Amino acid sequence: MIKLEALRVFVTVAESGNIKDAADTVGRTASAVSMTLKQLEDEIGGPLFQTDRKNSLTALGNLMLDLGREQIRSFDKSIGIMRAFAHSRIGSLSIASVPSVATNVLPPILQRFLETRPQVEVELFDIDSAQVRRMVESGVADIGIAGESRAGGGVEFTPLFSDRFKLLCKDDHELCQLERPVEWSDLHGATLIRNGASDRIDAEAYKQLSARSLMTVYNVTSLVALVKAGLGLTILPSLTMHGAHDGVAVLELADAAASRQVGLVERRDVSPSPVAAAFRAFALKEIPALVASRLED
Amino acid sequence: MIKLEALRVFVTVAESGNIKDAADTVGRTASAVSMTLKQLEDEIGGPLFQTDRKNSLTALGNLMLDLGREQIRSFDKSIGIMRAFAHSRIGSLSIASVPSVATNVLPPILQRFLETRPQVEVELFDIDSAQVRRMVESGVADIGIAGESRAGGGVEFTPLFSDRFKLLCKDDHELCQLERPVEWSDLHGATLIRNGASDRIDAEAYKQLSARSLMTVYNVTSLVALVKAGLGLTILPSLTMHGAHDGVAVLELADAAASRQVGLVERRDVSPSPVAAAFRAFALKEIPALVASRLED
DNA sequence: CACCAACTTCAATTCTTCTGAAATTGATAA
DNA sequence: TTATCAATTTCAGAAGAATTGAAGTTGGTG
Repeated sequence: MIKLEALRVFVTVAESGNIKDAADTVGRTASAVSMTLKQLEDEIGGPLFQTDRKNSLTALGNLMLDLGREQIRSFDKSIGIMRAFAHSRIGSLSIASVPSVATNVLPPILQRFLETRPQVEVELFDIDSAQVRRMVESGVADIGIAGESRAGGGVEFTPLFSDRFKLLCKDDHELCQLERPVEWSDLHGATLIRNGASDRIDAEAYKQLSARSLMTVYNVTSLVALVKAGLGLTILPSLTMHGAHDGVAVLELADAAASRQVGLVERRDVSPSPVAAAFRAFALKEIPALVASRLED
Repeated sequence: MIKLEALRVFVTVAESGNIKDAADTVGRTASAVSMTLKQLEDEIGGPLFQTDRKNSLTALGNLMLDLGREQIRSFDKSIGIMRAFAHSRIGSLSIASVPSVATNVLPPILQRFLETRPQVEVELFDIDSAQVRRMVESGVADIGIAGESRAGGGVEFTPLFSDRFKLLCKDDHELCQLERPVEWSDLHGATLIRNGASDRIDAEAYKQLSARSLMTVYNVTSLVALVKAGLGLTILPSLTMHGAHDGVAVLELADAAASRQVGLVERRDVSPSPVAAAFRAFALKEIPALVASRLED
């Protein structure tokens, strides 16, 4: 059975024009090289060199030099591709994320992740939690970032960080006079504007407030505008409204349970590509740290 | 260093879906296959299968399966081409031959030579001895068949057969009455038609006859027509006029030295392609035998 | 929960390839 | 032509890699 290694030796000898130099190049003794050549000639069925001074090839030798070089080049390239892929230097990565994370967290994370991976292609979808789960489940996205979901389904949830809900109101609102975190009872009689995220709050007091609310707004920018215009107050995860807004105040909630768990959503039973696995590990390590520093401000 | 053999094992396992069957296929034990796979994963830098039941591949495994299959296919094909070439099953063969051999000898020889070599391409030039030598020397022809030449030059001559000169005359010529081989002296006063081949005869008596000749004809068909028309007689190698002609007689010459040596003409110091080498050996063995049987008739 | 089949691990063995010394070869110069 | 010298080949032993069979794990299934 002819081995690629034997072809490597042959090509080196053909290029050197003698066994001694070729032996040095491949790091073997001349006798080892000589024997390899002999075996190669036996197996291929004919002489490769014109004389035993290896400076001129037979027609068969020329053919083997051409074909051999091509095989070596192609083999090494394939191995290179496999290694690059294994080390997640190439490949594609499709991420589905809720908007708050996609906007406030992912940009610097992705930038650092891709710094050493010039050949990785990334797609980033910002959609709501339910859709994130659907995209991951269907395989359209390799990995998702969303709020925790109840039903298991085909996906698995790994927490990244928890994000407390805060109260958003006009800065001349009477609640701003309170020198302490806001209790649910403080909101008695207030006008609540519901939004997509706040439905996750389990507190009974909140549910009652919510039930009496007449308005639901999904777009954060519109929501802030409405609050600023004095139409009511709203409750949002702090990450969602990151960045100060003139004319509105952000107040702490006393209820520590009023928070959402944000985490990775992955398909169960399907092994991720090396890039996805690497991103998973990177995200798990870096996102909590980044969010912690962001929420300090 | 990753070996092609390891890729073969991997591809077999990926295709079998389990180690046991793959081990049977490649003729190894399951443990050998398992170790090869482990080594491959270490060297490539990632897992190839989702679990240790080898029935589903990781993304990396799929990549390796694709690239690996292609490498194996391509390598085996290259080796096949080299072997076919070495065994002269493919390649090209350019032969330059004097017309008598090209017409009377080469057709059946080539037919048999090519029977087991469907992919060999042959070119056959029929030209005179001097040109044969020139074509071989310049490398245009791989091998030549011609009469022996004096000067060595860049070519080498290997005898194949010797071809006696015979006398060709009208069948009612008075020489036909002789019950013995013709002596040079018998030709005293006869009209000789010279031809391209007969100049090779060294006998002094012939040279004198030749010097007095007024006509030289190179084309054998014309030559025979002239003899038949009674314009004179001529002397030709017997192979040249193989096949009977009505109205002309072929007479033996007493001078045993009146013969030409026909043989192979090859370039010195240049190794022949495998096809050429095979044809050389074949010709050396078959042509003398064929000619002997032809000249018996 | 126990069983079974598939897989992995380990140490011993076998097979391959390599090395270093000696012999051979072929070119070059005397 | 012969002497010389470096390259190559040959050979036997050494080193290294792959393989085996037995024992130990593991994961799925009834």
